[in-house]
Amino acid sequence: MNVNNKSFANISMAVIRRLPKYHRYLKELLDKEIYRISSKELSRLIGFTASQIRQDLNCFGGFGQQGYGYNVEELYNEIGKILGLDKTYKLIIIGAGNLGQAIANYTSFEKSGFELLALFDINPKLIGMKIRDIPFRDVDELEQFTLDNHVDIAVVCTPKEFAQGIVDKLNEKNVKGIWNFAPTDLKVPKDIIVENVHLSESLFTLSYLLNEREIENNKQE
Amino acid sequence: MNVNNKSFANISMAVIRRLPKYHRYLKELLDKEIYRISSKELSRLIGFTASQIRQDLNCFGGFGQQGYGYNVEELYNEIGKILGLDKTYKLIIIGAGNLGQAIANYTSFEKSGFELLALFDINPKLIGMKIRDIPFRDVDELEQFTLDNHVDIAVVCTPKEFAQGIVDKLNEKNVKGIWNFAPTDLKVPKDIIVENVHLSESLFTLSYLLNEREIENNKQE
DNA sequence: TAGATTGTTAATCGATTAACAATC
DNA sequence: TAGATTGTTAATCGATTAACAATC
Repeated sequence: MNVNNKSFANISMAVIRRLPKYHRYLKELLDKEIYRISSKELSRLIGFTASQIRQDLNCFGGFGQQGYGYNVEELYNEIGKILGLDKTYKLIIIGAGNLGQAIANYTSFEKSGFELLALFDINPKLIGMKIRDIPFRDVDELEQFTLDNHVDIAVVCTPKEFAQGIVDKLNEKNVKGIWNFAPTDLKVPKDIIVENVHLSESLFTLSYLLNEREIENNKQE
Repeated sequence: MNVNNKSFANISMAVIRRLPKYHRYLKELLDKEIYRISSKELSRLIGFTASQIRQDLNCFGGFGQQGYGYNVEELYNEIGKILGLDKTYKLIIIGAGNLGQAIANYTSFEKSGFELLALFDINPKLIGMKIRDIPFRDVDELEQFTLDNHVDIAVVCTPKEFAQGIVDKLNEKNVKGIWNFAPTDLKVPKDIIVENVHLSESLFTLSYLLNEREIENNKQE
């Protein structure tokens, strides 16, 4: 259930959020047919310090070999397992506007084991249509759907006004996680995990950084 | 150019990334016609400690008043200024698939001063069409466009294979920042600021957390 | 004035980096 | 074996929290 009998529970979020990046870079190495890498080389690629890379990986087990480095394929697979990408997940998308549809069209998620069951929307024009064989359903059916079906991840792409109301209708026992794109913080039962993608927070951060740079440039003049 | 003559340059990214969240919660308070708040009350709402809130805000100046708290409207406006939301920004979207179009349709960004000039795509079916009066243009025109026009933010929504090539064509002098949705790390001249939204990293983090919870639950059995 | 709450310094906590013995 | 590089401990750095004097 876990790697090398180590529990995952004490891993800090800082480490966890670096794992997908390791995974991505290791995939790129594999695609380039590079099968061996040292923490030092990986550091140069990915931008973390070699020390941090070794620390991070050692949270989950000793994947490397002294004097040699890491086997890229093995490390890629192990990190995949740590991320749970060896499992499959049932998804539903709630709010099938452009953003919901964009996510529905990402076949790369499907390749990683994220299987989309349905898209829910209030727009009657959409109901009955399909994206890649996945049906659009009426949001009125949502409550019953999560009573009848196990859903690992509900992807919330509704306007912020509706997000909380929608989430309250999800069956707590059948829905394990929420991937939230609505610009609001959702209140959920403690067993449901929420991962937020707050686009405006990202854009405003960029705006801040552009402004900070501006200030610096003006100083130098 | 900066608030209270303090430079912004030494503010940590941890603080910066919390600013948009303060901004959002203060807006909600204003909408509820709450005009005064203490760090303690704000802490209960937003989930940061009162101490952290006071520390964060003091990076930029003393916005509060002892014994009273903070004036919500004033604080909202000041944080808006700090984030650069009192300015306007010219945007272009590169890659006008579902995701690019989703962003183009977010009128809330426009309300915050982010003005979309054009969407660029390779799909000939799109070229010449419009979203909210904003034209789709051929990506072949991109290079010339950024030579002729000042662009504050280029939003990259292309598949990852094309992202770096596209970015290399942007005129360094006229493009200040990149909001990158392509699942890759872009190499850019040092004057250009990149803010990444890596959706798959977010989804994989959620996957990890679901899995971690699973492990914990199994232990307790 | 008395109570409340900030601004700010000091203490603590956690994350990152450095160093090096272990070992392939 | 000698060289390379990990795994891991210790040192450093930075961020968060606690505490409290200042003051509205």
